Amino acid sequence: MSYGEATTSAPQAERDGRVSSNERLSLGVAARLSRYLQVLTQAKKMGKETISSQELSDYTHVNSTQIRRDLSGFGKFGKRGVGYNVEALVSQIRKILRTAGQHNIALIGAGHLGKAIASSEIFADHGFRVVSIFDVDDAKVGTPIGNQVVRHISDLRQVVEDEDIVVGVLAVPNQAAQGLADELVEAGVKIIFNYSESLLDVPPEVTVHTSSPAVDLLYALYFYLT
Amino acid sequence: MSYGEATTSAPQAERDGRVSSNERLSLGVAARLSRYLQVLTQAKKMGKETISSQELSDYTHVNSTQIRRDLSGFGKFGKRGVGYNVEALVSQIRKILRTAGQHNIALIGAGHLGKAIASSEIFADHGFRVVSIFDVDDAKVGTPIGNQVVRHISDLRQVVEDEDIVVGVLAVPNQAAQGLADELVEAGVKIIFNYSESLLDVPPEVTVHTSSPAVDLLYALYFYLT
DNA sequence: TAGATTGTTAATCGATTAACAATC
DNA sequence: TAGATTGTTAATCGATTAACAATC
Repeated sequence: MSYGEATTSAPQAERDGRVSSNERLSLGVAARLSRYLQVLTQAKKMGKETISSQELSDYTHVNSTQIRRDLSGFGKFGKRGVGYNVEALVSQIRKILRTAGQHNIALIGAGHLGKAIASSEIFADHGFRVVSIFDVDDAKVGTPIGNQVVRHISDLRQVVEDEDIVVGVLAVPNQAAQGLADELVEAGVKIIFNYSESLLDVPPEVTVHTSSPAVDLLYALYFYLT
Repeated sequence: MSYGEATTSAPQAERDGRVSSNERLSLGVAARLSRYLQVLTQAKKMGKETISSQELSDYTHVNSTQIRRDLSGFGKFGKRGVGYNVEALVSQIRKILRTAGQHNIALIGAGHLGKAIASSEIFADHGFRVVSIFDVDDAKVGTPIGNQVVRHISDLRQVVEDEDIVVGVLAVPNQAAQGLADELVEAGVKIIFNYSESLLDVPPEVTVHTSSPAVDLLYALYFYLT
């Protein structure tokens, strides 16, 4: 069989650059599926049973054709004239993203932001469980936040190991961020979500995502002003 | 002159789909420039004088060729063998995004999250000034946060008008979000930054940006797991 | 049936990347 | 000079969009 024939007989999804079930998603597809999931999770909470690609588009700012295209690469999840079943689509996307399970995260920082994060459902709704909150301030250690008790940062390494933690969330002041990022890295965390503005230097095997509300605003403002 | 000639003689930037100084940026370019600006602002704070496209790439996860391409569409800002002057590039990008000025924002919610936002420099660093903090809780009204005093939500409309506020930041619980979004819309705000998880319904002339740390994590986790 | 919305095609546009001459 | 990094080209890949038949 020639390579030409092999290419021609590949499924449409693959010829288009989309993935088969055992291939890695492209960056763009994975990012968009995650956003659909967020909206769907919230829609489910609000008791919505079905949702159309147009509604998903309104909430995610992703073109509705693009949404249908993204989803149809993995199966025919929708019903013509009706839309997508919210609950079914949530579990389909969770499967595709292979994040159907529960993931443990460590939260660093027991200040206002740390408290806000620990008591919100932002992470819990997506299967992320804050298993422990850490701070360097001895005065805060031992105080309760949500259903946790603040622990000293020196316990970090042990907890990361015991609880199989891959994700660390940094909710600390700028000056403390790099030092605590270093501790997270040493403890074995692979993904850091950075709520500070500091530019964090980490080894290549660790990924940093920085929260940047101001970036979104700058960008929104540009389109408002022009 | 034929249309063909007109097209051929257009500057490279325009033929490529990039903009001339009086045209609107594409969505992608505006979003990326905003991210460069965030990193540059922080780099400037850290006393960095020059930065290479590779360094910018490391922090933004945008390909370095793409960064050079984005910037060269507006001028020759870099110095070969050296990189870009941080301070000069900041002001260039601010000019391009037309957000060189100061913008007033209203913050809704004086809970943990509201306090965290008001006392951080996340917004201030990018020219956004929190001119007023609002809450519905009479017990919180009058208490100081940062250099502000919490006001009752009933003052919102007046403040938005007086201070020429275009952006509202919602730092409130899910259940309260839609109601307060309605108040922001009625008061005349055009851009809402939503820290709650609620799906907000707003008129078409208003833009909602929802904070979604969990989306970023889901996405990062996918690439870690595969 | 009539209306709505999916799934899919095809065409176009923008993003990505490697490569490298120019030049600091 | 030697090394580094920009600015730019050209080729490829993925995203976007309009359009519409299929079908619920």
